[in-house]
Amino acid sequence: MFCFLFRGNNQMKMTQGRLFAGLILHTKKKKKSKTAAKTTIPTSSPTTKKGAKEEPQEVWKWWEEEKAEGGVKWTFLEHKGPVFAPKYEPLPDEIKFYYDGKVMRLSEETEEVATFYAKMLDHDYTTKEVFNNNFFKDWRKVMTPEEKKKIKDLKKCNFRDMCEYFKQESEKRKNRSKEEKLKLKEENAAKQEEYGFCIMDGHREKIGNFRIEPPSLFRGRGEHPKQGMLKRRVQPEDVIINCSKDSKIPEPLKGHKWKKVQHDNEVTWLASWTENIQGQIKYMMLNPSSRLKGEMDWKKYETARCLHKCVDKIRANYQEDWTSNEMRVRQRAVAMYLIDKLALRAGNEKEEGETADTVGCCSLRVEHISLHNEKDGKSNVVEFDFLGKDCIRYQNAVPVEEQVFKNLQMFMENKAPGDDLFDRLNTTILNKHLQELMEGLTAKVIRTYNASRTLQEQLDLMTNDDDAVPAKMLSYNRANWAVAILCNHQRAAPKNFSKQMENLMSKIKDKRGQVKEAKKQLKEAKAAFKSEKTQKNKMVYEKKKMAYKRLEEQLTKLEVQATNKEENKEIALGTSKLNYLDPRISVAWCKKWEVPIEKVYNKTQREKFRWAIDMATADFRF
DNA sequence: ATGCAAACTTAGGACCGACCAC
DNA sequence: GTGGTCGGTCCTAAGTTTGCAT
Repeated sequence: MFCFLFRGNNQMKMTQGRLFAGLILHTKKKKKSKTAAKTTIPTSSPTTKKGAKEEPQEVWKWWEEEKAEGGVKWTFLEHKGPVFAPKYEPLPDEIKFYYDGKVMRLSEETEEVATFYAKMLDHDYTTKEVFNNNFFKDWRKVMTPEEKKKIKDLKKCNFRDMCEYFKQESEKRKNRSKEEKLKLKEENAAKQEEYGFCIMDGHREKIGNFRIEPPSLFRGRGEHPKQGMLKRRVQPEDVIINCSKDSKIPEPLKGHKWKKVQHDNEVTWLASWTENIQGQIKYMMLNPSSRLKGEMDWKKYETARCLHKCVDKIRANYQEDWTSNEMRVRQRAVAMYLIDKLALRAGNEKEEGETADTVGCCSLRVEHISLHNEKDGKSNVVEFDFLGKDCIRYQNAVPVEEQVFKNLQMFMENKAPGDDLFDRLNTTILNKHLQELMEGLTAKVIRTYNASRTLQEQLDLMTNDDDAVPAKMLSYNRANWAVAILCNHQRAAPKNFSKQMENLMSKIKDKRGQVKEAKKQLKEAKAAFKSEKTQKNKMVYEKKKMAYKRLEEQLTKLEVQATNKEENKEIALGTSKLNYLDPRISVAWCKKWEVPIEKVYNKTQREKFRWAIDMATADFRF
């Protein structure tokens, strides 16, 4: 039996009506009705300064209702369809394109595609040969025969004028008057209001992406063989609409038709179209704050929690398989170990030449690891160096159990660097096996499980009762950091990082000086008060004490900031926070240690994790 | 098994506007 | 006001998983 039960968890049932630092839940009554469990949560908080009062909203507590059966995702769905990219506006006449040094007037379509390139002129992409070749090839496809005849060499094309024009335009946009900005903002809000929401099962829910991707040049990551290709404009004729039969069907643009209108309530998407670069389907779906997404997120973490109950058995199981007579079983067992220990992704096969060359566990090649009997005083060290998702480099040297080491040696025997390490394994085989060990178990669940476990363990380990909130937050961020390291969530170091760091350090130096001075003054005031116990001396002493304390707090804050900054230079904490860490762990931590939830989650994150914020008590354990 | 389509999650970078120091 | 920084949002690419056809 699948161990996940939406209604069966005590931890979750005991939650309502509790007070929580910074967030008061005005729950009327425990309601378990199938209809509406609504309540008002004033989301304003002591930390929201500048009087940015947030409107108290009606909150639908979908997590207190019964979940629909089977594959049915909704019973009623109405929306207005996607918003299409605005149509192309030709450049003003004075903005010229030059070919081979001479002005050349381009047809509208040719000009449009040229502007895509011009807009990227200062980007690294346009220095890449693959990008340029792909662009030029696709650009020529939209040219008129005459243009095609003339424009034969990208190097002879001069887009500078166009590029400068766009820079000017963006500058203009920035310098618009207050009124203009406000007007634009309102127009945007109106569009969001009209197209950005749908009605699903009686509730107005926010859509995640209601705008269709505009035409552009494809920006693949890393050495993508298709970078620079033209991503064509999507028309209503490309779009499938998914909604209720009995809903008001969205209107296509005037003079256009939808590709199809369907009413499939076993999927979550509202509209879809096929993109022309990779032939993949793109979807318009709901925002993470929606019931549909929230329910699935909740379920994801419940599956991961299920794993905790059988993880020991599973680990013992794969360790035993390290010595199996069957090669495929050994490979499977070693792969499971790597996924478990290093939180590697499953690693599907990819079609060569269609995408960048990246790998995950099952698709590792011999060239991606090297074995060291001895390294840095440790034995049986495996050194990994490969490009993972989004071409993020994974570099790690880890000591492993001797049997794993021996197995890896064996898997590499008589193989070329470009050969698969696990030649008898793929993600389908692996996931099939995992499914047999626990219902709902896949490689991804193991990553989620270890990420969330790590957060909980690190929080247990690092949080000090007597710390003030900022120090507690440092502990939290470090726990979060440990997860980001585990999952290899990297980011490009912010530009000017070293300069910013220097500035911060000099600020700290100044502050240290101030603290020292304040301490000296405090000492003097104390001595003065001791020798002469006048009211005035007492006042001065108290004042100095306060000043000293304040400065010291400021110094600590700066130092914490510096530590955080340095540690997070190339580490992204957001990805794990949003996708891997059971929010109830964080909520429970906040409640237990009286840290306002706003310190951990910003407004958007609080909307996404509303279910967890409402549900988890201080004693929640993952 | 193997290939492929579909649907959904996960991911980093671009972009934008609020805020801050000068 | 100006210019820089920062956090948040937007954007869409790139993964995983499952189910179906061959």
